[in-house]
Amino acid sequence: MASRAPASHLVPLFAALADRTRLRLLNLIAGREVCVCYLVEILRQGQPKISRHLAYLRKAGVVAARREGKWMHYRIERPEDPAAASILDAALGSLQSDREMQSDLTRLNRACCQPQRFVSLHGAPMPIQSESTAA
Amino acid sequence: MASRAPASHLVPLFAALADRTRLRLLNLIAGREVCVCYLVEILRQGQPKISRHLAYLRKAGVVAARREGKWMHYRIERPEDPAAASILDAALGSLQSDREMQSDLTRLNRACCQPQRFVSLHGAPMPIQSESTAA
DNA sequence: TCCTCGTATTCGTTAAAGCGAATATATTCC
DNA sequence: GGAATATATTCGCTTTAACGAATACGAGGA
Repeated sequence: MASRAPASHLVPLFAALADRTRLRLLNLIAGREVCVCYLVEILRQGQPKISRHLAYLRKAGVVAARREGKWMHYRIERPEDPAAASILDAALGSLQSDREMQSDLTRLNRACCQPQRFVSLHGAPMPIQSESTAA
Repeated sequence: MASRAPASHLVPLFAALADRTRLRLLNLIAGREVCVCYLVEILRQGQPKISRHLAYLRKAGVVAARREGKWMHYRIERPEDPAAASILDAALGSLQSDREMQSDLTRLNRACCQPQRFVSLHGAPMPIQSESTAA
């Protein structure tokens, strides 16, 4: 019955989710740690745009980044606040019924199997499945 | 495994939730059908502002309105899309841990008991509890 | 019919988001 | 150290959201 978390925190979270590109990014890195170069390749959008949206998600506290040499890997970061975490879970779950999200994942898996087919992915580190292996 | 709902629908939903005033409105009408005049009174904000945000929520498909004479009553409308519905549920549930949301509900209950104390509420119809009576 | 009251919408302004292009930063390789 | 690569940030612009003030609409009462 207590009252801790100001739902002010929820507004930036919802704002972070209120963009199709960001939802596609979250969908791609859900259950996986993915290099930025893959995200640029799969979404077929400009690199600065992808990078800006990733920074937005990072500031909103829903993704975390890890550097590996020249490459940056992004992964989902569950907020400590259980309210925010439940909303993020509901959001990620809802993406699975979307056609474009599904095809994004298909293209990601295909790119992982044959990265040599993508000029921009030569030598790029492959995505790494997280503990919960989402399809 | 099929793919129906375009998550494009989710973007307007998240946008609708990405505003503190709208979250406060949703919190007040969750489990209740509330007259606009109460919402203006509780939130202590300008009436056009409240009305605009209610219209925003209506277009996003999360609230519905009912006219009763001069008064308009708003209530939560669960989206048909189960993905959207689950997100809305998570959002509404998350509001309960917020201090201001709690005090808004307290003020609403107080106003319901003694509407004559509020000049702007003379003769206004009282909120009506929905089937699921939230505290 | 006119007046009042509750609510919705429009108008003009201001703040913020999203974008591509250009540039900066960080790391590796030579 | 200098070139090359992966990513991040800045800049200028366009679009969109939010707001208060004013106005329009719709229903009820005189």
